[in-house]
Amino acid sequence: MNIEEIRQQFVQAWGVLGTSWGISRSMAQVHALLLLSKNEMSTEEIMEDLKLSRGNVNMVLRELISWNLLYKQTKPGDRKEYFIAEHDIWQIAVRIITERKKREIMPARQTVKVLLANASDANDAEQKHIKQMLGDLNSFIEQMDTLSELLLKAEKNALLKNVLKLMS
Amino acid sequence: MNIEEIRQQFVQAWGVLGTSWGISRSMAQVHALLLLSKNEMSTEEIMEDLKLSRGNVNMVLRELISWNLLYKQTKPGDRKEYFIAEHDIWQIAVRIITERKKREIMPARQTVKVLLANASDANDAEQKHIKQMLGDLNSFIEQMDTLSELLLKAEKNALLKNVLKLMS
DNA sequence: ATAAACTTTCAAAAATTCTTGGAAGTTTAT
DNA sequence: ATAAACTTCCAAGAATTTTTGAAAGTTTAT
Repeated sequence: MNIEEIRQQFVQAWGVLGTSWGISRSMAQVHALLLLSKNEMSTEEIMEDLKLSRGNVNMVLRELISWNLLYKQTKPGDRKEYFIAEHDIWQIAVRIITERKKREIMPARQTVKVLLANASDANDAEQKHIKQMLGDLNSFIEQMDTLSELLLKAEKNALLKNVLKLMS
Repeated sequence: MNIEEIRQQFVQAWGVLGTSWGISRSMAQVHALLLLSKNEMSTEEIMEDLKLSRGNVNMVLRELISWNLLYKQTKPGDRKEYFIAEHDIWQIAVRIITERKKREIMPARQTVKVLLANASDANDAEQKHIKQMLGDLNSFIEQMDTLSELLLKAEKNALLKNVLKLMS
């Protein structure tokens, strides 16, 4: 395969995969396209390359920027906005994890915490079981939160090396 | 709040949260209901409690079983099937991670691996960049895979304690 | 062999999410 | 102040996913 075929297949495949990760096909495609592009691209170029509407591309670019996966750039004498991807894989991972934590973990954490705090005294086995499960869930979520904080602060290369050492 | 209110709120809230985790509202509700239930429940009881159709409950129970989050049980002199949840939070986490890895990570890993293997020699800067990104992505995915293998094999309580020690 | 009890299937309907494209809004140059 | 270049918004339409419910299938008891 030549490099252009590789590029197109990656972009298409990433789009398909995206839908099983809870992000839209076009968001995954736009991200893939910019990841593989060494240089910044304009909305026009992205629309053209992926055959997507202006509105869609605009929306998706803003969302990727809010995830810190993309940066805006301008060029002197050109009033268009250009977009360039964060290319450091470790940074990409950190930002995706941060975002998913914010959207997927924290609301669950909050829900469990509140319900646990409101659970009045209860005595029969079924009631004790419910309080037990909420308690277990709560401490599990808190542990995972602590863990994720630590991992996100870890140095790029230190993580795997250390864990390997630890567990081998 | 009394315990019944807690139970209902947890089940409803978990259903809502589920939709932001890529699982259907009813799957999350059924799982939440059985998590909080000390004892096994029949399809009928679940339908009744959650006001869901028989077909939906049946489908969702089978999927939860395929994730190893639920077990089937039978009772002597009763031909219905009953369902009981895995109640160990660590086990639940292990099984969800295993399933998501299978569905979300492995296909991406395969895609990148194949494209990287097929990338013919290329010389200009843009082409080199594409090969570099695919290579980076590939090694990152492999490292995360190694890491997840290790974590999934870790003992329930060893993990956090060790990581804390490591990083403090 | 039949009927009752229970489970599974699946096509259609409902709900949700994604995409489009035109209109409105903004900024910059003259 | 106006026009041109560009960005953002948003309501309608398209696509996808989820849910329903009735029919078909299976198992067990007699």
